[in-house]
Amino acid sequence: MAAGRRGDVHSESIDNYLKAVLSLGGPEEQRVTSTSLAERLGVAPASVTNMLQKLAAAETPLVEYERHKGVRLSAAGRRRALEVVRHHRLIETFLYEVLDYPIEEVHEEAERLEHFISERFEERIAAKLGHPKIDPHGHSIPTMEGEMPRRESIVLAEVMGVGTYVVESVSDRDAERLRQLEASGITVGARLEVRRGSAAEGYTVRVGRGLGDVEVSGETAREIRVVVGG
Amino acid sequence: MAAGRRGDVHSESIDNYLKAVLSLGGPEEQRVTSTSLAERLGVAPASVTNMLQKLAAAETPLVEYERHKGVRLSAAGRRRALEVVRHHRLIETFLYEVLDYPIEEVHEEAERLEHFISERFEERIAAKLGHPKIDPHGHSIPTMEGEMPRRESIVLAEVMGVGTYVVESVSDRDAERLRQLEASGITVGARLEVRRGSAAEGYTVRVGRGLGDVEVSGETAREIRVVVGG
DNA sequence: TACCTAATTTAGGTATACCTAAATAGCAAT
DNA sequence: ATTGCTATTTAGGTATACCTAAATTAGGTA
Repeated sequence: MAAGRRGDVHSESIDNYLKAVLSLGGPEEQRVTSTSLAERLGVAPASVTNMLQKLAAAETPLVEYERHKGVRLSAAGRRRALEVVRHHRLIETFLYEVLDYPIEEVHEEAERLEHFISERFEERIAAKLGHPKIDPHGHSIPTMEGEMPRRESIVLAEVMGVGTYVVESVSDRDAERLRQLEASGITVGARLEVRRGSAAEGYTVRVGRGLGDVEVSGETAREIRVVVGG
Repeated sequence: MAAGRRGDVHSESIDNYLKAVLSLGGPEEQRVTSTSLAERLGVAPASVTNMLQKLAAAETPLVEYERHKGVRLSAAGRRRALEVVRHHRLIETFLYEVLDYPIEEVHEEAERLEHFISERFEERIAAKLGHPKIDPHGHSIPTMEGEMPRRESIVLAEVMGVGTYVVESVSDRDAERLRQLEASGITVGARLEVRRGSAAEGYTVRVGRGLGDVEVSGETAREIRVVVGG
């Protein structure tokens, strides 16, 4: 046994399911399918079904589940998911600011530690960092009360014409991609002049005040959020 | 599945078995019985037997096990155990020095995190702390190479007559005890004047330059190491 | 030496979180 | 309304790490 008595469910694995539901549900918290969860989590769809049923049947259900209709988070599930995301982003910020990690390494370490730090640890690093609102990748850090401030920005892949944008955030999921973006100057706060492109063909952008043009694939463009202007 | 393929064994649980064997074996690395391990780890003796057999049968055995004769660490087992102890003590030092934890809280947090930090994390906090040799409880921190510097000191419970001693280390296992010792001034580096006592009856000591006498139970005296003089 | 007791091990079970393969349900197009 | 495909679920298994209860073994004592 490891998770405690029924209803008091908590484990690394469960945390990851909740985070995945949160993230795949998007800002409108739409229902999320087993298949997309399976893909995101790297497990078989059958495993997802099983886990969802358990999460829904817990004394304090963490998800609302209906056969064949996907899931969404319950209030308790959302609370936990946001807590874990807060942990993750605070840890990333801490590793970057205090321990001088290279930016592309913070995600992996945070991904492991986020499940195991105490309230006290969370509170202490937050204090040490001056209660930051944004992590090193430009993502907002949920508050202690479990609110995640929304920010209006668009995915670069949705940009249609030419124009100037400022990078709001860059996904941390792929370290290699991060390293390349870093190398071409596409980092949080950078100014991007989109020269031409589309989601299908990729983009040509000029970064800052021009070290030449940079090619951004459509796939990569989906991992970058920008705000208009600059 | 969680531990990886046979021989590549690693888990929180295994770490704890190895640490327990290291600590119960003492500096001479004597064989350790299943019963004492069971007691230390808070599991049934049968569970210990099972785990020891697995650890001994792994592709890279972590313990040397002989039925009915207890176990000792193999070279690989000792390496891992010392790595975890190094993690533990570096984390404690870090929490105390950098995150201003109260001393009696560092152990619990370190006990959880020690299993999950990366080489990089270990290296970064060590650097931040100036490669400390001693943790906040006075225990030596194993080196990166897996050496644990021995220090000559005796357990307070072995002190026979009166005399003056300096506190070398205090066990961190029991937070409540630590708090009490802290309160009566029995902390690392403190001077103890032993007035009378024995392991059986407990000790009466004067701390620093006398805020009155303090009673130390025999049990507590087993958790304090001292060096002669002062 | 035969016995006894305590320590240890074996045997058989539980829960978690995963898997594969087989069944079923939803839904769109004929 | 039937077909057919895909998504999803059910059924049955694996490994880990624990448990209890029932052997067994070691080692001292009569």
